[in-house]
Amino acid sequence: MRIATFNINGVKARMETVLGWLDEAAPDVALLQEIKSVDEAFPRGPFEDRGYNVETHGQKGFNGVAILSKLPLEDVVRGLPGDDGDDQARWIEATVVGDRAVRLCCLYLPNGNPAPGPKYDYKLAWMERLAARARDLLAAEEPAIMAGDYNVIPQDEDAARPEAWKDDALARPETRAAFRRIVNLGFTEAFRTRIRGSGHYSFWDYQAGAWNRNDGIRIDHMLLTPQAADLLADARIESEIRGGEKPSDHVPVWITLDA
DNA sequence: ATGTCTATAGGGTATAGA
Repeated sequence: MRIATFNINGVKARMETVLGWLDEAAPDVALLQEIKSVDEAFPRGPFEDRGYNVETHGQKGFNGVAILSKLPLEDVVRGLPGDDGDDQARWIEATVVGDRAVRLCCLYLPNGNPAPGPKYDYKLAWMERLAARARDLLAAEEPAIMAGDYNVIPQDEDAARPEAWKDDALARPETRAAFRRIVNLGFTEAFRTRIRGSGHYSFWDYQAGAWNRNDGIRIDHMLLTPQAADLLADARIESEIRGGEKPSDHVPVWITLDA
């Protein structure tokens, strides 16, 4: 089973790019972030025409997540538990059953800038709620993945210019510590099981020719429970698409599971 | 060089968010 996570930066503005990508790369599952669409306006038809089941959790204007799957999606849950007052659409999860059942969690973690401030407080609080959901997933002792745009640069090696991000909400020590607390509960960060070292990014700003200068950061991640990590066959970043027509500022991150 | 892009409101061109 080949699973990709992809922050597409607006589904309606990105249809040609995303459909071309699906036709070429043909993931079994695509976890999408920043659909920037309410559920009723999500253009399901072209995805369904390509054989994908579609589950969305959107809101007006920004944020929004979706799961596309060639296999049926079961037990869909929308919203990260832990704060009934949080109306931002940043979490959707569902189970897909191939050779094995895999719980898929698609997340769009808050950016948190400017930091410090209320947006950063929201980011850290959201990460605490994520940790709680993560503990429950581990307790289930089943294959599960939490994948998406974490808006976290885990280490200096994950940025072309780490000094430029030192005080940013994506790289501050509190952010990195909160991310490590989740990973250290017992998750495997898929990409780093396959590729070590600097120079591997998943986001390049639209501004200042960041792509052409390879001035990127690695902020899109896939965290696997031990039972999912047992099934991990490959992990990679598909960076080439960033140089294509009308690209998102993020690129897809992939895993292959023996499931 | 804070240099770009998307969505919204509203009906031109501003603002927010990233």
